[in-house]
Order: sequence, then C-alpha cells, then structure tokens
Amino acid sequence: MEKTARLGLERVSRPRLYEQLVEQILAYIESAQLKPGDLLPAERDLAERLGVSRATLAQALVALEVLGVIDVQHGTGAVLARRPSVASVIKGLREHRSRLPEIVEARSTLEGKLAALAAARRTDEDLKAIDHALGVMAKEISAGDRGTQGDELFHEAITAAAHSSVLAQLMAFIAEMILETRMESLGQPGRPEQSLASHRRIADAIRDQDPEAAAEAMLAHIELVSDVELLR
Amino acid sequence: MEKTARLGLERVSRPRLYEQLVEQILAYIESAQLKPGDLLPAERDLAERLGVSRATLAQALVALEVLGVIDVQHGTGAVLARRPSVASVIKGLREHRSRLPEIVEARSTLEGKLAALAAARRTDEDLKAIDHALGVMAKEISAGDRGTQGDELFHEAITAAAHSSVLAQLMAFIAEMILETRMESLGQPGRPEQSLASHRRIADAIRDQDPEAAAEAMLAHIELVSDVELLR
DNA sequence: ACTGGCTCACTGGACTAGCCTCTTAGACAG
DNA sequence: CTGTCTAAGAGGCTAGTCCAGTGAGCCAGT
Repeated sequence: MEKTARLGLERVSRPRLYEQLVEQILAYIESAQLKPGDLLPAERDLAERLGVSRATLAQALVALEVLGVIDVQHGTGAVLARRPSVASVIKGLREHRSRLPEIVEARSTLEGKLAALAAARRTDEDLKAIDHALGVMAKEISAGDRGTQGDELFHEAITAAAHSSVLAQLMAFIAEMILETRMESLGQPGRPEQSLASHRRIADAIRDQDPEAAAEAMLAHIELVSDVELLR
Repeated sequence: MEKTARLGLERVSRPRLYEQLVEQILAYIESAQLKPGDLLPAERDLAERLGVSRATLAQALVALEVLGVIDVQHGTGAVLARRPSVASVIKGLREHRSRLPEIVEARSTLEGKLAALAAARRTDEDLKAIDHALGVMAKEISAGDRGTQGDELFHEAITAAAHSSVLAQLMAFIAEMILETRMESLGQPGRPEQSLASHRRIADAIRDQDPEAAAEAMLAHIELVSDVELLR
C-alpha cells in the first residue's frame, strides 16, 4: 500500500456525488450572477432540481462551507460568503491543476521567508532535525535512490524551525502540489546530488543564524529544483 | 466566547453537529496515535460510538476530506492522508485564533511578493481597479468613515493584479484573519489618512512598474498598519 | 502447487420519509 | 401605530433501506 503511494499512483477515480454537486453549484452561482449575501435556493428545491436527495446535497453544502464559499444559516438558508472570489479561485485551481510557474512562485515566496525565519529562530532541536534530514537524504542517494524522503523531511524541518504556524499552514496548503514537482525534479540524472549540496548550504546558513544567506540559499535551491519543469 | 467585532454583524454562533464531530474525530486521531495510512473505524461503528446518525457523520467526513485530513475510499474506509500535520495545525489555529504577530508575518510575506508581481504584471485594467479602490477609500474617509471597504478593495485589486492564482488562494486563506486586524487598525485616530497615503505610494510604484519599490512600500504599509496590535 | 473464478462479509454511497428546531413575515389584538 | 402570536418554510438530524465497491478465503481446474 505504501509502495503505491510512493510511486505516485493515485487510486483510480472514485466518483462522489457531492463533489459533482459542488462543481454544479459553483457553476450555478456564477451563471446566476449571485452576489455576496444572496441566498441559494432552498435545500428541498435545490435537491430536486439537481436530482439528488437532501442528505447528499447537505454533504455538498458542508463542503462548500468548509471551502468558505457559503454560510449555511438555520431557518434562513445558505448565504454566499462575503468573499465569493474564492469560488472562482477554487474553480480555476481545479481546472488546470498544475500551473507549475505559479506553484514555484508561491513556493519560493513562502520557503524563502521560512528559511530566513528558521535562521533567526532555530533551536538546537530544530538544527538536529535538519541535520537528520540531510543524513537521510545522503543515505538514500548513496543507496541509489532519489532521496525524495530526505528531501521532504528537510523542507518539513525548515518549516518547523521557522516557528510560524500560520506560514506552516500555508505551506501545508501547497505541499500537495509541490509533491508532484519534487518527484520529477529528483528524477533527473545528477540532480539528487546537486539538491543535497544546496540543502547543505541552506542548513549551514541556518546553523550560522544568518537569515539573509538562508533565504538566498533557499531561493537558489528552488530555482535549481524548478528549472526542470520549465523545459517541458 | 467573545463577540466577533465585525461591521457586518456576524450571526451568533450556530452550533452544528458535524463541526463538533470534526473536533472529536481530530481528537480521536491524536489520542489513538493514528498514523498516515491508518483506517478510521467504520462509519456504522463510529456513528454509534459518537451517538449520531450515519448521515451526520458522513457530513463530518466530507468536512475532514475537504480539509485534507482523510481520504474516504469506497469499500475500504476512511484512511488518514499522508500529511496529518494539517490536522494539528488546523486544530491549533482554531484554538487560539489570533496569533497576531504570525498573521502579520504571513501577510507581509505574501503581500510583499504580490505587490512586486503586480508592479511587474499589471494591466491597465488592473491599474484602474486599484485607482478605483483608492477613490472609494478617499470618499469613505472624507465622509468620516474608517475606509475599511476601500482598504479591502485595494488589497483585493493588488492581489488580482499579481495574476497568480496560487498566491491569491493563499491570501484568501488568511484573509479572514486579516479582516479582524483591519478594523482595529483603522479605528485608531488619524490612521485612515496615513493608510491611504501609503496605499498611494504602493499604487504609484505599481503604476511605474517598479517591483522593488512596490514591495518595499507594501512592507512599510503593513508595518504601519500592524503596529497597533503589538502595543496591546 | 499454482491459478483463476466465485462467494460473502465487510466497507462506504445514496435515498427516503419523517420529525425536530429556528427564523421570519404577516395577522391580529391592544 | 405597536407589540405579540402564529404558521409557513427554512435547515438539522435521525432511522431504515438498498446499492456498489473491496478483498479475503474457498475451491475447482490445470
């Protein structure tokens, strides 16, 4: 089971009705030109129009609520949240899921800051975790592996060392997208060694508590790691 | 529970069963030391243990799935996602909601980059939206208002002008937390005028397509706007 | 001994019908 | 005009039922 996950083989599509409903409702909101504060049709009505049961529709509404698109109020109805912008953003993201340049952009923004903060705030524990990740990656590479696990550990350790839960949450948000690029990058010949070397530079800057150098090294690292996809 | 001090009259807390269930399941995951790949108890079992119907539990599971905590597979069960880290992060965030310094940190990181990108990529339309926001804020202030609406519009226009949907999504993610700080900051005497002035500096840099100046102006602006909370 | 196919006991997916609480507008009494 | 009450309609939740995937184990055919 873990093997399949490592290889990136996503389980085949498991169709879920509520997911389709989310898409349809999003489309409806757009087509009906609904503004923040407007009400969605009543559940019984919507369910009938969409040809599903209320229970299933309720799941879709929960999903939309978690996504921040609507706010369901007992006795009143489902009102559009103040920021319907997220709706279009989410929709856009779902459509073309891998906008590599944009992901790299977001990643370097976040991780550059994270590296700088890590340099400023790291404890000895943090440093130990970073060095451990380095060791894991080195071992993986000398065993002929790509070092993806160590790579992941390293970036997680940096994130933890920055001691900023809000930024950490944002990283978690784009972590999945990054994962896809990570595998490809480390698949290039000679790339794992390069990557390890630039990891070492980042770690050194953090060890020396030099925020600027850490940010710079991280930016250089991400650039190195990211240029692969750009040629595709 | 504190009053959510928002202009737009937030409805009083409306308890929803599925929300409590999410919390309980999160707590269970932690207490049971479940690791990624592990299975949650079966729906029928869990529903009985939690004393709710399967339909309601299904809503909680949808919420957890949207949050990225689990992955529900037909015929197999609900498996914990690879990154359970988000679970603890989410939990932490929900608990002490206002980590102001961290929010400011994340905000300046994102908006600094966004401003630079906006300067590099803005179209004439984007510029028009930015100027419009400036106009709205000026009108609000001269009417004796705090200018929150214009302020919000301005930052949204900048985000749009950066043309980076991934970064935009990250901004949307922390937008709600920022909202709370915005009101407080603009409530300070003389603050709206200062804020408007620094908005103008940002807009000018973007008009001149000068990324560095834009980022710098944005950072200065956020610093100005944020120092209030730090003295509290 | 292996392979393939079958079964069956699980798992979640979805629907239905019904009753509850909450909200709100409008009727009605003062 | 004002305050109160009520009923319609909104969402919240439950219980019961059936459908559809999954996977372990059995058992025949090779």
